[in-house]
Amino acid sequence: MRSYGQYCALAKALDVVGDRWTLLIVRELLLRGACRYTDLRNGLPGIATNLLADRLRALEGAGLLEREEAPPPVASTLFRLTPRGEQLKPVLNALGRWGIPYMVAGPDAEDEFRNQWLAWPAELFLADSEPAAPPVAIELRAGEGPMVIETSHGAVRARAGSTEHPDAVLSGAPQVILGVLSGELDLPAARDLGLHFEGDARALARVQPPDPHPLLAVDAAPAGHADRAG
Amino acid sequence: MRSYGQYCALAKALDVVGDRWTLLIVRELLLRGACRYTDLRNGLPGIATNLLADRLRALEGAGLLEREEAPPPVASTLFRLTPRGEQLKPVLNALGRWGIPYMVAGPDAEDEFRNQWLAWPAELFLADSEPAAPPVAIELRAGEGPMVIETSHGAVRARAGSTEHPDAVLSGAPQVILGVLSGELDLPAARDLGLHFEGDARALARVQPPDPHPLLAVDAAPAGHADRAG
DNA sequence: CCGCATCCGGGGCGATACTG
DNA sequence: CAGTATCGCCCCGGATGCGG
Repeated sequence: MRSYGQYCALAKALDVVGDRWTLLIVRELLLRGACRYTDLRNGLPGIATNLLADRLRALEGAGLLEREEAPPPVASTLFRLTPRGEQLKPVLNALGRWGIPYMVAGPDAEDEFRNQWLAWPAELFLADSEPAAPPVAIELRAGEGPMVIETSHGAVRARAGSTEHPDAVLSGAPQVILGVLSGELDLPAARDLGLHFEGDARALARVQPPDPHPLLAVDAAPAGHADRAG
Repeated sequence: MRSYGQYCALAKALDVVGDRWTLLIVRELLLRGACRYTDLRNGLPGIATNLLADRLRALEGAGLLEREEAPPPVASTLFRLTPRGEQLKPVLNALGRWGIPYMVAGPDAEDEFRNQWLAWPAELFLADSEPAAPPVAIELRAGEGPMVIETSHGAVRARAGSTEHPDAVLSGAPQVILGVLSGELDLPAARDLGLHFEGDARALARVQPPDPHPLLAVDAAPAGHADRAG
């Protein structure tokens, strides 16, 4: 991208990752780890293939990404973030958290969805209320592939993928699952909205916030004024 | 900007603030508070005036910015961030912190500089080692207008502007001041690089980091694993 | 001066087609 | 599977004009 020409940390950062699609590529690589070109395309619906190739080259040139030729069983090129690229995680966390209010109204008519994109809401809203108890795993099925929420030492982690024996499984529309994760919907209400729930409700209750999260309204003022947006 | 069309918190955030120049406008408003159109132009060297007007409209439409007609003594339009806009501060902090390594090499030949842009390095590197002692103020003069670093209750704050009786004043090239703030340069070494220092050296030593900050190299690999979200 | 609007050239972007 | 190639369009950048 064209440089801003400013000797400023923020401007220099945007010189590197300010291009369209760039941070979303980093998102995919952070959420899913090393990816093939096709995996990236699938996780980035709407991107033009030449742009993806351009961005990957640029990210590689900036030292945020490495290309790795996988051995014969895979026989494919893998793209993986370098440590410098992984250092963008706090940036994406901050931006993702800031963007959560825009998800409350639900997806636009033509919005695409991938399950792993629930990672930020999950890690933001959830907390392990019983850190000493055995860890639990909850599987989410809102899009195509599954996502897993796991407790570990009191923290709650979200990752793309599946797990062997989940303590609970939630299936349904993304915004309904979002409502459950944020605590705005209890299980019966979510069932009325089409949620399918299997497993141990206590596993879910263990990680759910005790009160609805206050960040969910776009016009929420920090002074504590919390009204619903839709 | 054109929407990414993805039901994802990060993508939704970038739909709002992903446009070129947008986050830099937010930067200026965060660093300097309410600004006139001309102040913004001056703090955003390189922006085309029509783009600034476009972005201000978009930010206003998105509820991140408000227009305020100042009474006759000023008789001008002031642009001010709304609370929602101010909530972007953690995002800019994360991005600015990530971008600091790119400043180590010094400005490119054609880079513009404004003093207030040192705010992120200052707040990142500095800490008050004597929180109980009376507060100190250090003035930086690297660009056009001055900037002040102040201790308050153990925290270190940076803001654009001046102060009545600074405990110390640093004047010099931006990257030299950056070296002093990060602890990589001591005063004699900085003087050799053109730094002009007046006042109490203990005031500076009080806020300087004891050791050079480890984040200053672009290729710095984190020793263990990525750091936690901020 | 301040806060834009208009015009215009160039390039980044988006969509599709094609290839080793 | 991992990209090129191509083409239109619209965003961006730079200059200028203009009403309050």
